[in-house]
Amino acid sequence: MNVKPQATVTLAEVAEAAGVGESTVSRVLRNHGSFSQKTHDRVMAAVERLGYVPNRIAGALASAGSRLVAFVIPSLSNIVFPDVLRGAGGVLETSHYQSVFAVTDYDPGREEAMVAAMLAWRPSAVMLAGLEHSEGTAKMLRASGCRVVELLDLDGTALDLAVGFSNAAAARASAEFMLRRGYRRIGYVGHDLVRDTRAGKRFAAFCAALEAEGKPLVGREIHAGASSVEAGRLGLERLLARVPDLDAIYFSNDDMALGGYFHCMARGISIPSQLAIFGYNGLDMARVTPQPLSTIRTPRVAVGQVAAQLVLDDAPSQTIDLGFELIEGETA
Amino acid sequence: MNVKPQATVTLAEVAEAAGVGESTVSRVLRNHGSFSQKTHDRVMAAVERLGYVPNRIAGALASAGSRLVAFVIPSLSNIVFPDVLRGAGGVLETSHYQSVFAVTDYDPGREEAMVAAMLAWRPSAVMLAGLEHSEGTAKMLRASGCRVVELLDLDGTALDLAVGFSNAAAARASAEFMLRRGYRRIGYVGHDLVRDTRAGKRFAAFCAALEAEGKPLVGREIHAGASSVEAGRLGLERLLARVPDLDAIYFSNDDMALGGYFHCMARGISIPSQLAIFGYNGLDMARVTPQPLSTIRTPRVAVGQVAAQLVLDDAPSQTIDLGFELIEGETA
DNA sequence: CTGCATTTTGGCAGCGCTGCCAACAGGAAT
DNA sequence: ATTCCTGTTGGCAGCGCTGCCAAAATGCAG
Repeated sequence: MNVKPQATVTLAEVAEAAGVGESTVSRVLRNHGSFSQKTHDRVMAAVERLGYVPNRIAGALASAGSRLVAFVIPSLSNIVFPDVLRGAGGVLETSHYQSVFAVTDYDPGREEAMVAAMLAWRPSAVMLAGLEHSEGTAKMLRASGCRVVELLDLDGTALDLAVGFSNAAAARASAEFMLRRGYRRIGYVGHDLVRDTRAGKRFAAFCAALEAEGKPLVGREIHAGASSVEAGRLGLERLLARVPDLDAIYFSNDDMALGGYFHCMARGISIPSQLAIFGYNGLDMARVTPQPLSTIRTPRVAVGQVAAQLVLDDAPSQTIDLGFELIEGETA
Repeated sequence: MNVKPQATVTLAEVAEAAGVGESTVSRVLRNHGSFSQKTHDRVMAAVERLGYVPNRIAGALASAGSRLVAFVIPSLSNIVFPDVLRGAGGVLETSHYQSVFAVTDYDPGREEAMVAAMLAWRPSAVMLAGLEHSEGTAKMLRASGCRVVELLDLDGTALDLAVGFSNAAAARASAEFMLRRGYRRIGYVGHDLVRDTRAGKRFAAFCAALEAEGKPLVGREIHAGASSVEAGRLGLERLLARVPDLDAIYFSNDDMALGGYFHCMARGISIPSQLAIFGYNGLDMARVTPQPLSTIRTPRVAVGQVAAQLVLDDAPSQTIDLGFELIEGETA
């Protein structure tokens, strides 16, 4: 009942209140080592009575293990990353790991700064999006000795662990699907693909696959900023103004594709007979539109889960391909 | 060039390498206190050469200031919370604060556990969603001595700082708008409003406002789980099956409303002449649908920004109302 | 009871950094 | 030259906890 007014309670105070040694309190609280039931009860009673909250900062310093996992992600607006965080968070939580994050806005320079800042917390692992990082980032990461997990991309070389799928393969599958459906005048509407390297890889692989079949991309419209539904809508409008006779559009992701879908609805362009639409990501929302979107479903939550589990298991360096699924939908 | 192979570099090693005292290195690195330019250069050179990364765990312990801000949020699937994180993260970053987060799934018991876990890191502030917390959560928070910011709800009593808007007022504004537009047989499609207390408050205030005008709610359909586009679509379908002659629907949020919107499109129900739709949140996407959604725009990113700024400024306890904006849209 | 194997327990030295304080080094003023 | 003052610098005691080790308590067979 009588909680100390201000001063933060320390383990030493709990020990004194319980009439035992500090290390005994520590053992009981971490349920590590051996102690009698009687001691356990006395300690817990004191903890309860004083309202003791362990100081993990001190604990981490003493044991050189922070149980912190750092996420350095490009964005929180793109649902992909919250999904990954969600998957990983669920797994980490059960082992009493905490998640720290920082957002890079797709900027390698900022990524480097954020990684440095995170490393200062001596995390158990750092999770990053993609395989492309600055020289400095890679160097710091290697020197840090902590686990590194690169997510959502397998088209390249990983530093340590990598969990994801091949963006290039997904794009090729999309291209083959669209050609198989008979589309011949295919356009692309995308967003900044220099900064979003995964979108860039998809675009490159998609174009290559079309060319391999002798049906090169007919037109493209690239929005300078981040992907969004609005950018997709505007992008399609602009592209159609320039190149009206397209029969299908490959979008850089589902957000963009939804924008295109809405544009067609607003303009009375019938899908897919007049214009087919194909996306990427497999957002939940895109399954519920009047016509389900044709797209690639990526296992984003699973990527987070598997990544977290690998870290918990202290697995050896490896690359895990979680694949993707082509959703035929009704828009292409 | 020659980075030590494994062992983590400490400040003491940097001090020795630079030929200065430890406290001097500390002062230079934190740019705090005075030192000569020459010393500064020598220290920075040593830092560079050894690849030193400060250990903030040790720093936090020694200075009793973690510069960590803890977010305990209900969900990452609902874009509302990533938006808040984004706003706060942007502001915190400039002051070298780090964000830690945990997800409660709208469960007060889990919230309590997560708050306890976060408090163990001695954060500078804890940010929570809403004003409803368990007895234990409130007690811990008060005893912790750290700043507490309750977000996105002002209808109740705050523990310390509160930043948001009144959900009740937003719901009343929605009701009045719908009545003014002439809708008379209004239904509600929502999600779990016991766990999502803010949605619950909106629902209650909305019903009260309708009743005050003698036009009580005609029907309701409540999905047991979290909000989603799919739940909105199914909810509307079910509600219309039971109560076909509605002329407008108030949805618990924009995700649900989009689901309803898609249902109408799929069934050829014309909006708003046959059925009007009104949402809540003002998602970007909802502005780009063929008809922009009628809804309430909430300043989610600003909530995060202001909350973070208050913490940085060590502002006195207060409540800040950031208001909301009614978007007339074309669906109601 | 004794001796020995276990189980419990407490003491204490750090973990790497910061805060405080005393100690200096140069000038400028006297 | 002496005194002061301002600007720099190093030493060292913790911050609160964990890991290690030795000491104490307990159990049990002989």
